[in-house]
Amino acid sequence: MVCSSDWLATMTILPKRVDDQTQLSHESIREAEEIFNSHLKRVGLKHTGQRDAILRAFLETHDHLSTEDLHHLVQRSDPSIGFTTVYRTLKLFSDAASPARSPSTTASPATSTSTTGAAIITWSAPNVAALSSFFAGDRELEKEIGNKHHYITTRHTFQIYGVCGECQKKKPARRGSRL
Amino acid sequence: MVCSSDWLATMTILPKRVDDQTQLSHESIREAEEIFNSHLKRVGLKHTGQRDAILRAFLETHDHLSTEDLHHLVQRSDPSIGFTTVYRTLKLFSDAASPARSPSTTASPATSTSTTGAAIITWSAPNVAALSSFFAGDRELEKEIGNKHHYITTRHTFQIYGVCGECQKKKPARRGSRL
DNA sequence: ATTGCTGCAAACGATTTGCATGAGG
DNA sequence: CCTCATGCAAATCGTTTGCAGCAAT
Repeated sequence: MVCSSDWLATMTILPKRVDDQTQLSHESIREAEEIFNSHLKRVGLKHTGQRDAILRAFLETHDHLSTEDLHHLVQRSDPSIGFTTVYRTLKLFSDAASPARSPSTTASPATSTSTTGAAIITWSAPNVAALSSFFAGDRELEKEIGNKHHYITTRHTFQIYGVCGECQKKKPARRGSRL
Repeated sequence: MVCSSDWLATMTILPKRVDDQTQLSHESIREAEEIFNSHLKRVGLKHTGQRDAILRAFLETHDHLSTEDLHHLVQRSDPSIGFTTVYRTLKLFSDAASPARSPSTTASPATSTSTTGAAIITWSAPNVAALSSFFAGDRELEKEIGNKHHYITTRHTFQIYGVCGECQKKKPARRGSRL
């Protein structure tokens, strides 16, 4: 089983909304690839076929999936890709994800919470009111809790609030910033 | 590191509010012990000194703690208690936890969300508007994400919503129930 | 060419299980 | 007494790391 933290980190890379019922559009996927690739360039890493394949596979399902699932998925397009590479690439995704990359969504935490079917990380940044990012919560976890209590879980939310580096240098506990 | 799911499940056993700054009252602890013990009886398990000790230790901190931390804590009252027992007992806790056990809190999910410093599981039950239960989120997770982005994380929330067995037999997607 | 990437296998940490002994009902 | 609980050590799971060869810049 995959501990949430991996996915939390991973999913923040790009506007993958797990609660969207539809597949990501081609533009979205292209956009995501660009984000990732430019990140690679920025930090002097290489753009390889495997990384492409893994990113694609990752984007092309809106399902919550485990690392193992992703590995299976990836192997459909390239059976030679190993487990290790999937792990390493996922880590890269999470590196590529950064609060700096702020989508248009500037919803307040409160607003974000109201989306259905998925968990959301909301970051409070100095300029960007809220980076609403995207998290494929742990299906396992949800099911596990649900089954134990004979509940059908309908959705869950996960939010982490924090103060960014910039803000930390300023006054502690600013009243304005909605933390 | 402890995967969230363990704690999630575990913490639901009784009204342990991680966001409360104060210790649990003696009555609360007694209440919790009763819940646990009667669960043990119900399923034909035994009430042992170790289980008592672990439950106490578990209740007496409102800190988020790892299994390892709990083990240390437990060993203060009985150094002979082993790691394995802690693990097994935690699992028992989560078995004992059930939506049926509904505390007086009938806050709506929305209300629950506004508490500070902790994550909360909110269950929607047929009669009981919301079983607000209690989750010691993963400190590790929070820090991990925070560090990665040079954020100081201030708090996080985790909520799972679900439909209980009773409700499932009724109309699907009831408008009234605040899911 | 140089540097980083890959896959494999071995290492690792957290959790679980098998088993013989010990304690609770 | 009989059953379950315990502690230990060994097994297992998911993930990470070291390394030799391969691929991208």
